[in-house]
Parts: sequence; structure tokens; C-alpha cells
Amino acid sequence: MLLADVVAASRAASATRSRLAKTAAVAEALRAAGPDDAATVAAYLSGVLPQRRIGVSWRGLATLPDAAAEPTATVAEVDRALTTIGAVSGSGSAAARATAVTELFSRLTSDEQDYLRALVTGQVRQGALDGVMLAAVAAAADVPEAEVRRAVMLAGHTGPVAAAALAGGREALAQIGLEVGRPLRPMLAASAPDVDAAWEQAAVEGQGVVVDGKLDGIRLQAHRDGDDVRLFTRSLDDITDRLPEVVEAVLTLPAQRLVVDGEAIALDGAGRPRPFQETASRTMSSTGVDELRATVPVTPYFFDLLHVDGEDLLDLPATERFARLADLVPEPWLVPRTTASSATQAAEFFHQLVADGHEGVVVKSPTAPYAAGRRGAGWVKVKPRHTLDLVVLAVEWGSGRREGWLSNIHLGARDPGTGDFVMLGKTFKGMTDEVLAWQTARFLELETSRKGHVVHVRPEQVVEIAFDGIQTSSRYPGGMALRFARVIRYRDDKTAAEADTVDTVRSLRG
DNA sequence: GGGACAGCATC
DNA sequence: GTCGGAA
DNA sequence: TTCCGACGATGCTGTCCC
Repeated sequence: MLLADVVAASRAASATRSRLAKTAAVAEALRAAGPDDAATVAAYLSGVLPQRRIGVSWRGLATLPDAAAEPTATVAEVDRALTTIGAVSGSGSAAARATAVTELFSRLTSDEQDYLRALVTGQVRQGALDGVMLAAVAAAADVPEAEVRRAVMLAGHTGPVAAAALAGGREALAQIGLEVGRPLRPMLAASAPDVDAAWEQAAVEGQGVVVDGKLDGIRLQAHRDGDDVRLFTRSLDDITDRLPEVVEAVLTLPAQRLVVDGEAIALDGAGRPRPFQETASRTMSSTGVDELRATVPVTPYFFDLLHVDGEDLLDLPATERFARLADLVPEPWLVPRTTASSATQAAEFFHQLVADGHEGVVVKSPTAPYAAGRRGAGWVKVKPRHTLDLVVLAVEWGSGRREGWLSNIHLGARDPGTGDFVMLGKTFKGMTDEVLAWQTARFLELETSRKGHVVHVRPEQVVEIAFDGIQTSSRYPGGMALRFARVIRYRDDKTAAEADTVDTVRSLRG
């Protein structure tokens, strides 16, 4: 198949807002691709590179060579070229990569160049990603979407499932099972503003809910096959070599083959959670692991059991999986957990866990099976919310659907000593289209200067901001930054002189 | 040897 | 990661 | 309900470059 055919399908998907029409356009391309190209085409049309990382992004594609006149490049050729580019390493690799990029892009037409650049930089915007692709695979192979979804969960990636479905239909999909050693997509949680709302979503008549502590670490899926242990992140990266103490822990469990799901987190000497940044630093570094594990050890906390000694547990009700987990994993490696027969009980557990320094809770339906890739009502997370009244210091012009609107706002806290404002971060979240329109007009009124896409404004507009916590920052002058900041509302009843101060923010850091 | 930068990952 | 819009 | 696309802060690695 030609890359131009993929570009055309992407165009067709972009051209309509109807999800069904997008699905049809993608499905047609899948059918046309044939078994050899299906996996690559499925990846491309869901905005993903099969190679995942190739060491080239926006900067490396800023200037492209002259385009070809006619489309000749095949999907397979492009895929091979990208694999080659991704494999280059060592001294001189930047130049070698640039040469290979130029060579590849010079064979593409202008439309193909634009598309491949967007694909490589993760900027494909066709209103169709993995969700539409699932439906498209089902349509193209004439198989039930639920079976595609399940196969993708178990295989971890859509491309190979698309290829299997097109080549062998339902029988081929049924061959895709849970394999110990191969990561599967982790189940995700929906979110709710408070425990009552979470209870409403997850509670089962007569059984209440299971409430888990939400630990502020990184997601961890552990596979054991005899003496071989593999550890995977939420995005299915293999991080086995980074966490030897977790490998050792898994090897002590009384089963030869198992798959467990949990969270890895660094604790301090008193057993309280360290700031997320410290867990992140430890779990993401792959050099000097031996010294690191001595100073910042990581503890696994498991909350689900997916497979044990030949038996898949995914479809069992949560309470049964959890009981089997508790039989297998010693208490120190189990996530804090309780059952609650009322929202009030669940709220008590929430407050206790937050007091212990944890991020919140995940409220779980006792009957829900393990279902990846969807944020259904089976699991619902709840975190405490903090708010501050801050002052807008500057605004950035938006892009995409926010083109022409002032979007991303720079947030500052008052410094009572100097009368200045100290920037604590930015946010573009929480604005309706109506608010976007209002703030565009408002900040153009307050404009003092412009630099690039940043509009600086007189620091007069107060905005109420919600956030999850304070992080230490080397980027911002106060040494602090807000985590997950979002707009609640603009406050016209407060002047900048009444905004919250850096001292208030500092006291929240704890 | 060490800082700057780009890319990619975590949340 | 959060959030709003849209199917 | 579900999916998509607006974009956030931070830390590590590999490479370049002085």
C-alpha cells in the first residue's frame, strides 16, 4: 500500500465530524491494506508509530527537503526507514539521523510530508485515534467490536490485532490470550469530585464498594514466569532493570506464574510516601540502580491479580480477584484497602489515607471484571482539591480548535514583600468556549506587550484555580509549581491586591 | 568534564 | 495527568 | 458514555558542543 493511500484515508476521516463516517474511512483503508500492511496502517491511522520512539521530533523535522512530484513511497518502505532511523545511535548519530530523515522525506509528496511529520511528532488531528480504530478493525474484518477490544487489551497494541483480525477473523482474535511476560493494557479509573459521587457510580446493591488507597507513585504490572520476572509501566515499557528490589519481592510470592497489577512508590524512613518527584526520579532512572535502591528504595503495592499458575482471573468479579490476591501477596505489599457499606464509611477511609500522606482513594465496584482501556464506572478515583486565587500575568494564543483564542494563562501569586507577582505555572484547563471568548477580549484589553505567541498583561485579573498539590520547581522563581492546575472561575469580586500570596502557597507545601 | 538541548517518559 | 465538546 | 484534543510540570538519557 502507498503512503498516499493512508494520507487519503486520514484526510477522509478529518473531513467529517461523524464518528461513523470516520470509522468507515479508516475501515476501508484497513481492508485495502492487506495482511502485510494492516498492522502498520492500523498504527498510522490511530496516530501512532509502531516504533514508538525514533529519536526525531518537531525540531528534527523543522526544515524538510523539496517534495517529490508523484507519490511512490509504500507504507512498508516508510516503516523500514523509520525503524532504521530509530536504531541509529552513538557519536555522529544526530547527523546520520538528519541525513536519513532528509532522504526519506525527499521521496514524499508535499501532502505526504505534512502527514508523516504530524505522525512522527504526534500531531495527527483527524478526530480518530485508537477508539475509532477499534471500531474500524471490527468493521473491516466483520468481527464483533467487543472481541477486538478484548484482544487489544490482552495484546497491548492495536496494530497486531488488526492484522490478526483481517487475516483470520474471529478465530484469530480468539487465539489472542493473556500471555505471562507480555504486558496488557492496564485498567484505568474514572474520576469523581468527591466520595459521594464515586459511591453513586460504583456501589452495588447489598455489597457496597471496595475502597483502595490511591498511592502517588507509578503504575506497575508485574509478570512472573518461574525465575523470570518482568515489570512494566502503564504504557507497557519494560522497567525490570530499574527496580531490582521489586523483582526480588515478586520472586518470593508463592506462585510460579502470575500477573499482578499495582503501584510502585518510594517511602521515607517513617514509611510515609515521598513526594512524587522522588518516586519518579528513582523509577525513571536506569543508571546507578544499585546505589539508588539503597538510598531511595521502592516498595510495590499490589491491588489486583490477573493470572496465577495457568488461570486467568480477568473476568472474575473484583471481590474474588481481590481475595485471591490477598492469599498470594503478603500484607506489606498490598495496597491499603477496605470495604464500605456506605458512602460515609468510604469517606472516612478517604480522610484517613489523605492524612497518611496519600493521594486519595479509588472506589471500586465489587462486581466489576478487569476491563482495560475504558474508564468506566468499575473504578472511580477521588482526590482532595485545593484552590487559590491567583493573578493572570500573561496569556498564550491557542492552536487547533483554540486557534484565534487566548488560551493558556500564566498564573502568579502575590509577593507581599515586593508587590510583584511570582509565577507558579500555566493552565488551559477548565475553560468553556464561552469563557475562552470572554478571556480573549479581557486580556487583549489588559495587554502590555507581546513576545511570540505570548501576550503579557497588566496583572489585574484574579482567577480561582484548583490544583492537586505543590511541586518543587527549578523552572519557576518561587521554587514551586502547581500540579494539575485548572480554572474554576474568574473572580471579578477580588482585586489583584487581594489575591493569595506566595507565603500562603508555601504553607500549603507542608 | 560539564552544560545545553532534544526527545521521551512519568504523573 | 484534567477538562470541555461532541457524537 | 466514550472518545478526542486542548495543553500542564518534571526528571532522565543520549548527544552535541565548548
